[in-house]
Amino acid sequence: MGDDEVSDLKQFSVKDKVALTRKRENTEQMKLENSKKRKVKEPNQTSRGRCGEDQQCLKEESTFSISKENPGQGSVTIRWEEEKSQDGVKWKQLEHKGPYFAPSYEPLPDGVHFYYDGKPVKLSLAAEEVATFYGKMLDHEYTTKEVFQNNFFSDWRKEMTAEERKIIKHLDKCDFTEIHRYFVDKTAARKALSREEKQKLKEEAEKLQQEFGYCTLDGHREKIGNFKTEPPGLFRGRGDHPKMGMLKRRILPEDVTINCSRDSKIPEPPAGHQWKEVRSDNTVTWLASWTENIQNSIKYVMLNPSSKLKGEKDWQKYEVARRLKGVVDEIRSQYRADWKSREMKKRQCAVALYFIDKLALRAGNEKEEGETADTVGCCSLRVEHIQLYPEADGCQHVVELDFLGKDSIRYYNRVPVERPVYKNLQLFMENKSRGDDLFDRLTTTSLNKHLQDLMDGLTAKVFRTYNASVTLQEQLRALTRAEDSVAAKILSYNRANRAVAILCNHQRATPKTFEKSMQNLQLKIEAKKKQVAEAKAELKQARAGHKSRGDDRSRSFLEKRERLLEKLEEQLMRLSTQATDKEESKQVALGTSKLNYLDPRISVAWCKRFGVPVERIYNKTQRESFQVCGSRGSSHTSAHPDRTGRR
DNA sequence: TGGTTTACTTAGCACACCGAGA
DNA sequence: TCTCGGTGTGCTAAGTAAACCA
Repeated sequence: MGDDEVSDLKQFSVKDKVALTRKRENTEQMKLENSKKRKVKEPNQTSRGRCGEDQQCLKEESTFSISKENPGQGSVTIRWEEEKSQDGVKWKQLEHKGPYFAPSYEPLPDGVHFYYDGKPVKLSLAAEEVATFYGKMLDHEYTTKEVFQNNFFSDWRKEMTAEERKIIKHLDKCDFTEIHRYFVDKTAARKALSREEKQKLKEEAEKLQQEFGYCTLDGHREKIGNFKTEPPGLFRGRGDHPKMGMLKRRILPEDVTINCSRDSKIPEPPAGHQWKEVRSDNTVTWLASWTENIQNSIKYVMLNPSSKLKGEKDWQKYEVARRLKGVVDEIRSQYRADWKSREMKKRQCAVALYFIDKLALRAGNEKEEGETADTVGCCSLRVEHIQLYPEADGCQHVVELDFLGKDSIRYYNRVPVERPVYKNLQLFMENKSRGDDLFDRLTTTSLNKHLQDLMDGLTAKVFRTYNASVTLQEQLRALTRAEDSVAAKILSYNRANRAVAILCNHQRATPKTFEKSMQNLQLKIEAKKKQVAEAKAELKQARAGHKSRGDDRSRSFLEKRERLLEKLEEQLMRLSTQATDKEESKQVALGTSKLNYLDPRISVAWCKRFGVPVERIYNKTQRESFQVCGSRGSSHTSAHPDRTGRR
C-alpha cells in the first residue's frame, strides 16, 4: 500500500468534521447573539451570564471560567505570577546522577553472517553495528523506501574500512537476513524466559530507575522523564522525511552538558570519560542535554509530567485558556472587523486566526526546506492546499483544505466559511501559483505578536487548548444522561473526547489486530444474545410455574430467573457499548487530546456530577500527572498542586 | 528585522505487560 | 496454564514560541 493510500485511509470522514464544525458554529452563533443582547459587559460576566441559566451547568462551567471568580483559585494565579517575575528562576537546588548511557555494542556471535553478493563478509565492529541497525528493521516498511536505503547506505559506507568499501558497493547485493533472524530469535528468547528470570530483569530495571530515574529538586525527590540517552540507530523520520535512514550517532559523555546546582554533588561521568560541560542554569528545567547529529537539534533530559515543575506549567496552560474564554468574543469581533481592513497583512492575519479558531489548526511555523518532511500549519499553508467552491454539499462559500500537518498526518476538511473569508481567500490566491504561500504577508511571529496585544500570554496554540476544552464541555453536556449506567456514561465521555480528537485531527493507524478482535467481540455479543433469549424463555416458564403452584419454592425460582436475565442483559449492553466505542475509535487517537488539551478539571467535575469513578477516565499515570485523586463518585478536584505549592 | 538557537510541548508508534477467559 | 487482546509506558520525532544575535 502506498503512502497516499495510507493517508487516505487515515483521514477522518468529512461528515464527522462538518458535523462537529456545525455544532460548534451553532454554539458560537448563540453566544454571539447573547452577547449582542447584553451589549457591553465585562468579558467574564459574559461567560457567566450564558451559564447562569442552568445551575448545574454553572457548577461545571466554573471549572472553566476565569479564576478570579473562583474562591481560592485566585491565590494560585498570583503565586505563579510571583514566581514568573523572579527572572524565570525554575529551581534553587538541583541534584541528579546524569543520564544513563545506552549499552555498548555487543558483536554478533560467530555463527551469524552478513553476505555480500552471496559470499560471507566479516565486517569491522563499527560497520557490523550499523549493519545490525538495518538488519533489525528488515521487516519494517522503512527499508522498502528508496530514501531510507540511500541514506543508510551512504552513512554505512562512512563507517566501513577502506577494504570494506572496496567490496560493498551496492545495497541490493547485501544480505542481512541472518542478522535479522538472529534478532528475531533473541526477542523470542526474551519472551520465553522463565518467570524468575523475567522477575530478575524487572528488578534490575527498577534498580536502574531508582538510581538514575530520580533527581532532587528544591529538596524534593522528583521523577525524571527520560533518564537514558537515545541509543544509536537509523533515523526514523516520519512521512517523506529526506533524512530517514541516516545514522544516529552513539551519544558519549563528551557530548553531554550537565545542568545541576553548583553546591550539589556533580554526577560522575562513566569511567574514563568526561562531560562536555557542567553548568548551573536555574532558569531552565533540563538536567542534561546533547546535540543530535541528524538535524543538529538539542535533546534534553527533563522531568516526568508528575513533577511539580511540569504540573505547574500544565496548570498555567489551562489558566491561559480560561482567560481566553473571557475575551474570545471580543477577539472574534475584532478579526471579523479586520476581514475588511485596507491593510493586506491585517486581513491575512484575521483570516488565519479565523482558521485557527474555527478549525483548531496549528500555527504553522516556517521550516527549512529539504531538512524535514513537507508539512504545513495555518500560516505556512500554500495555494495548493486549498480549493474554493462557491457552492458545495448544499452550502455556500465552501473551502476544501487538504494538506499534511504535524507528523505528516493528512488534514482534509470541507467547510463552509463566512462570505468575507471566502472573498479574502480568493483575493489572497490571485496571481499566485500553487506553490506560493497563501498568507504571504504573515508569519507565526507576527500573528503571535498580534495575539499578545489582544491578551497577555495569548498565542495561536492557546486556541487549540481553549477550543478543545470547550468542545469537551459542550459535548459532555449534550451527551450525558443522568439516568444512564456508568458504562453508558463512559461511552458518552469517550464520544465527547472523540469529538475533540476529530477537531484536533488526532489520528492513528487502525490497530493491526482490529478486525480480528472486533470479530471476536461480535461472536461474544451473538453468544450473549442467545443466552438472553434462553433466559427470557426460562423466565416465562418460571412465571407460569409460579402462577400454577404459588408456593415459596416456585417464587424463589422465579426471582432467580429474573436476576439472571437482568445480569445477562446488562452484560449484553456492556458488550454492545464496547463494540460501538471500539468501532468509533479505531482511527481516532483519544489519548493525545486527553493528555494535552483537556482541562482535567472539566473531566473531574463531570465524574463527580454523574457518579463516575475518576479512575475510569484517567489511569494511574494520568492521575499522577494531573494530581487527580480518584474516589468513587466523590472525586475531589485537586487537579494540580495545592495552593501552597507542594502536593 | 529577520535568521538562528534554545527550551519546551505535543505527537504517534512499538512493544511489554498483565488480566480475563478458555 | 496458556492465549489473546487491551492498556500502559517508553521512546523520540516534530511541533510551538520565546530568546538571542547580528
